[in-house]
Amino acid sequence: MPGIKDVAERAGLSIATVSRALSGKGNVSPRSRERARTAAAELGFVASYQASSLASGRNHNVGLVVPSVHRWFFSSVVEGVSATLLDAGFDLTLYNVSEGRERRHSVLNDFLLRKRVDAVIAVSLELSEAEIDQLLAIHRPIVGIGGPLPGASTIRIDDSGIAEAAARHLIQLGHSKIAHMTGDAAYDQDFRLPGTRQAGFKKAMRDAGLAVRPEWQVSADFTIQGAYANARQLLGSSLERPTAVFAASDEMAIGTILAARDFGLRVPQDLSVIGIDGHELGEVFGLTTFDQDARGQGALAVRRLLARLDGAADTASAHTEYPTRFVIRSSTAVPPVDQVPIR
Amino acid sequence: MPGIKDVAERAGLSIATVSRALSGKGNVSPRSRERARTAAAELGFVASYQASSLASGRNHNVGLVVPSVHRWFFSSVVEGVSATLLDAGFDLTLYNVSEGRERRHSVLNDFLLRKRVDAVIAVSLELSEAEIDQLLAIHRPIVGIGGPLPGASTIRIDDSGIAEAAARHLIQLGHSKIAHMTGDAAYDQDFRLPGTRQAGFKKAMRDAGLAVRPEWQVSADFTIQGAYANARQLLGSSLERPTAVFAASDEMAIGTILAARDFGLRVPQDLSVIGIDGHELGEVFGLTTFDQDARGQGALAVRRLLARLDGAADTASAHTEYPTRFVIRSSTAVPPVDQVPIR
DNA sequence: CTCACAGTTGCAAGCGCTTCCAAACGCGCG
DNA sequence: CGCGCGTTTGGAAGCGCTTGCAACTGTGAG
Repeated sequence: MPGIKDVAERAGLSIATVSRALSGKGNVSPRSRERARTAAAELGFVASYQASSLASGRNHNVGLVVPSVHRWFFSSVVEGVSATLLDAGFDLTLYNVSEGRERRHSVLNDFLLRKRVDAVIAVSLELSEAEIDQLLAIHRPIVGIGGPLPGASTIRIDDSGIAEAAARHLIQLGHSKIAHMTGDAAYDQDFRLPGTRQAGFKKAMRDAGLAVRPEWQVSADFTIQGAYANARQLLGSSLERPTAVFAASDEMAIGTILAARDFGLRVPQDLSVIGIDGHELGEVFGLTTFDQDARGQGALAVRRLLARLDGAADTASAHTEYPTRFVIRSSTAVPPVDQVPIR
Repeated sequence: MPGIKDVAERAGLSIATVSRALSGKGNVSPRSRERARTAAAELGFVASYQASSLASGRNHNVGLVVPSVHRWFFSSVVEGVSATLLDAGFDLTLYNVSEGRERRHSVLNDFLLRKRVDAVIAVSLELSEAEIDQLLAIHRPIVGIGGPLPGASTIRIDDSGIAEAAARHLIQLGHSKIAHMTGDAAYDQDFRLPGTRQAGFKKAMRDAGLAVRPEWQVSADFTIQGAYANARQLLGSSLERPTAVFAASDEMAIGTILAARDFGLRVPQDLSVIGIDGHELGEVFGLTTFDQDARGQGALAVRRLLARLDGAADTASAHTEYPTRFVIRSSTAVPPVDQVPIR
C-alpha cells in the first residue's frame, strides 16, 4: 500500500510538497501540484485518514446519533446527512442507540469521546444535563435535529404550531370529535415532541372551545403497526367514535387509516385522518399531512457543521425552524352529516 | 483533553505500562493494571482511535456499504450490524451509495481505501470485477450480504429456492393464474436477486406445467408505493386477472394488497398474495411470507468479521445460506371457485 | 545590477499512541 | 547465598501524515 513517501519519490518532490499539493493547502506551484497529482493517481495513493487526523487534528468524519434507523424520519435524516457528507469527502459514523439507555451511555462515553469525530449530529435525542455537558465538553460542533438540545445548535420544525394547524384544519372542516394519536410515553423520555405536538393539539381544541376527551387520546410507538393496533381499539370501541384523528406522524396516520378500513369506515367520508411528516407512502393513502423535509433537515445540519468546521462565525447556538409544507390530499373532509356537532 | 501521558503520571507508571494495562495486551501486574485503570477513569481518559490505529494498524471500525437506508431489508441489516458492532466496541462507518454509480465509485475509491476500516460489509451490491478487485486489494475481510460477491465471504438466503417454494405454495393451493412482481430492471444491475427470485418462480411454474404469462410479469422498485402503482395497472387492466401474486419482497406484496383493496378485491378470497422478507408490517396485512431475519444476517456478518480479525482460521470464502422461515398467514388461500383452472 | 519580497520548497518536529527490546525485578532452587 | 529463569517495566522507535520554519527561487523595482 503506497504511502506519501512513495508518491514523493515518484514525483521527484519532497513529502511536504506532496502533502500540500494533494490537500490543496499552502502554496504549491501548478507544476508541482500536477506532478504530485499524477504520481498519486498512478500509485493509487490515498492519504491515510488516521495519520492525517493525528497530525492535523481534523478527522473528516462526523458522528450521527439516531434513536432508530427504521422509522421514516430517522432513515430520511440519515439519507440526507449521508449524501451531503459524502459529497464533502467526509465519513459518517453511525450510532444507532435504539437499544436503550446503557447503549446510549456507552456511545456517548466511549465512542464520541474518542476524538474520532469532528462533529456530531444528534437526532431527536432528549439528553440529560450530564450527557449534554459531556457532549459539549469535547468541544466539537454539535447540531440537534428534531429535539431540544440546550447549548447546541438545533434544527427543528414548529411542532406545536404544526400540530395546532393540523387540528385547526380538522376543526375548520367542521369536526368537533377529534381524537389524537400521540407518541408513547416511553418515547417521551427521549423525544419531547409527542408532548409538544400534543400541546399544539390541545391548544387548538381549547381555542375552538372543544373538549379533549381522554378516551380519544391514544398513543403508539410511531410505527404503522403500532398505530394500527391502537387505532383498532379506538375505532372498534363501543364508545362513541371520533370523526377525525390527528396522528402525530404519518406512519401512525397510515396505521389509523388501515384500522379504519378494517371496520369498513371510509376515509374521509366516515373518518378524517391527518398526519405529520411527508412520508412517501402518504400519497398511496391520499394522506393530508405536513411535509417536513427530513432529508433536507439532515443536509442542512451537515452544511451547518461544515461551515463551522471551516471556521464560520460562531453559530453554535443557531436555532433554525425548518419550514414545512401543508399538503392537502384526500384523507380529510367535512364530517359525516349524521354526526354534526350536537350543540 | 487527557492523554495517555497524563494517566501515566497520575498512576506513577510509564506510558508503555499504561498502554498495556488498558489494552489488556502483554503482561502487567495486577497492581499496575489497577492503578492505570483508576487513573484513566479519574481523568476520563479514552485512547484516541486515530493514534492507536496509526500505531497498531487496527482501527476498530468497519465500513458498511448499503444501496439504500429506506428499504426494510437494508435498515434491518444496518440495525443488526450496528448493535453487534457497538457491543464489540467497534465503530460503524456507513456508506449509503443510493445515489448511483459515481457515488459508489467514489466510496470505493476514496473512502474504503483510506485504510480507515478494518473490514467491510457490502449489502446487495453487485460489483464489477474491477470494483471487487479493488475491494480485495485492500486486504481486509469482506463479507457480502444478500448478493453475490465473488472472492469474498457471503451470507445469503436461498433466493431461488424460496421463490420456488413461494410459487409452489400458491400452485398447491390450486392457483394457476399467478403473477409475479419482481424488482425493477434498473435494480438488477446492482442486485441479482430479482433475477434469481424470478428464476425460482419460473421453475416452479414450469415444473407444474403452468404458463408464465408475460403480461403478469410486472416489476417495481421494491417499495410499497412503487408496487402499489404497478399492481394497480396489473389488477385494473381489462385483461384477465391473475388469482395470485407472488411479490419478490414484502413491501411489494403490501403494495399489491393495497392496490387490490382499491379494486374491491378481497385478499385472499379474490386474490392471494405472498411475499418474501418478514417485514414487521406483514402482520397487519396478514401477509404470508418467508421470514428472512435481516437483523440476524447483519449480526452474523459482524461476528464473522470479528472472528477473522481475531485471526480465526481463514473463512475468507465461507458462504452461509441463512435459514428462512415460512410464515403462513391469511393472505393466501385457494383460488375463487369461479376461476378454477380451465383445463 | 542589486535588493526586497512574494511565492515555493524541504527539513524536521511532532500528533498520541503501540510495541520491540533490553533492563530490572522477584522468586525458587542448588 | 548466588544463579537462572520468567515476569514486569520503561526507553525509544516508529505508525504516516501535517505544518512551522528557514532556505531557496524568481520577479519587478530601484
